[in-house]
This record gives sequence, C-alpha cells and structure tokens, in this order.
Amino acid sequence: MKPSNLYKGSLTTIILKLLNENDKMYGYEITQKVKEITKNELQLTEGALYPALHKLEAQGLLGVEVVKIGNRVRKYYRLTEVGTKVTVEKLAELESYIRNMRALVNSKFRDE
Amino acid sequence: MKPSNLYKGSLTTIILKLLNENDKMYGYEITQKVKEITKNELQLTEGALYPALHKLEAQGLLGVEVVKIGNRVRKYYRLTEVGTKVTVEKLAELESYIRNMRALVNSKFRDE
DNA sequence: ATTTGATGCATAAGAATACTATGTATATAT
DNA sequence: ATATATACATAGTATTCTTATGCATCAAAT
Repeated sequence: MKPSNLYKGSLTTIILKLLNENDKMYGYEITQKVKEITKNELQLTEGALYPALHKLEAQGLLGVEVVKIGNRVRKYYRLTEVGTKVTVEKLAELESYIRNMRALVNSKFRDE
Repeated sequence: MKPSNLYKGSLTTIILKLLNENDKMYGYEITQKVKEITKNELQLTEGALYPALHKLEAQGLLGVEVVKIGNRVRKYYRLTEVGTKVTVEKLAELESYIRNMRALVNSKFRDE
C-alpha cells in the first residue's frame, strides 16, 4: 500500500469484496488481483495483507482451506455467513465515505 | 472521526481543502464546517484535529494568526504557498483513491 | 548448473494516524 | 446557578500499515 495514506483503513473492505466476487482466493492471488484491477496503482504489501487475513479469520469473517499444490502450500480463504454480512456493511461505509469526501472537496479549487 | 476507519489518512486532505476554500479558519470552525457539510455523518474530534493542525504548521503548509475575541483566543490558520501546492497533490490522490476503490468494488454484489 | 525472478507463506519492529479521556477557560442561554 | 456551546491543548492508547526480514518452492534464463 504505497501511494497515499488514504488507503489506510480500506484493506478489510478490499479483501472482503474480492472474496465476495471470487468465492475463494489465496493471499498472493489477492495481491495480484489488486495490482491488475488498479493497473499497478495500488500494491498491497504482504506485511499488511497476511496479518489482515489472519485477523479476519480470527473474527470469524473468513474460513480457511489449506491446499497442497505440488510441494507448495496455498491457503484459500472464503467468506463465512457473518463475513458476507460485514461485507455489505463495509461497502455501505465506503459509499458513505466517498459521498462525504466528495461533498467536502467538491467545490472549485481556488488558485488566486 | 467516528463512523468508519476509512477516514484514517483523510484528515490532512480535508483540512487543506477547507482552507483552500475559506482563506482562513480556526480549529473549532473547521469541526463545525465538517459537521455541516457531511450532515453530522463525520465529526472530527479535537484530539485528532489540533495535533494535525500543529503538524501542518510545523511542516510549513499552514500559517497561524492568533486573534483575541473578547477574552478568548482564536488561532486562525491559512494556507502557505507550499500548502496550496500540497493541496493540489492531496486532491489528486483522493481522486485516484476513489477511482481505484470504485474499480475494486464496482462489480455486482453476490448474494447467492 | 546456477542464478534470477516469480510464487507463496509468515512475523517483528517501528511509524503514522486517530480515538478517548482529560484539562483549562470563556460565553451564553435557561 | 447550571448546562451547553465555544475554543484551545495534550497524554495514553489502539489501530493500521510500512519496512525489513526470513523461509521455501518453482520456472526460466544464462
């Protein structure tokens, strides 16, 4: 999460929404999906992502399934029922946030 | 800043933009303006606002003017030249943030 | 053959940001 | 008199993320 610190607080929303779209995803896949969707403008770091996934799991919003691919391990995450509910809330909060920020910022920029 | 933690990282942008619109403002005035514009959805706390103002001043983005109103003191803040430049950057970052978040979240919500 | 880059997980130390609580003080309305 | 609004400020705490580091597998290039 490099570019600006506006993203602070958005990671949970991003993860939940991606899992809502994709049934199940593993961590590395999420980082790539975000890069792809935002055309490299947002790169989430593993140091942020993995702790966030663990926390969401601990809170019961995500379930995990460990899969062996050859000799490598993948941990697939998917939304629980509660996780789906929280996703709805988080998306509503995002809309509210955007609406409020637009209202705060919308008037013309003054340069004189 | 109560409702969601999406606002984390947005305070600087809000302050700078309001000062860009209003020439000069004091702290309490800023809290009221934000409440008004967001229809009470966003209430910034003084514990966040005042340290933020001091920091922006220390960074040279804001200038201060202390005014006595009766027996009370007000500290009016206004943008410096550098502050105006940074405001432009912050607004661009906000647009970028909103664009990226919309892209990440835009597809239909899945509920089956 | 081996090195590089990509894949894939993880955690610890620290920085940045905001929240909660608290403190001080003046002004106004009931 | 008392509650509410105005107006500033800081300390302690919590949350979130960044940076740095570590381990390990696999594919492709030299």
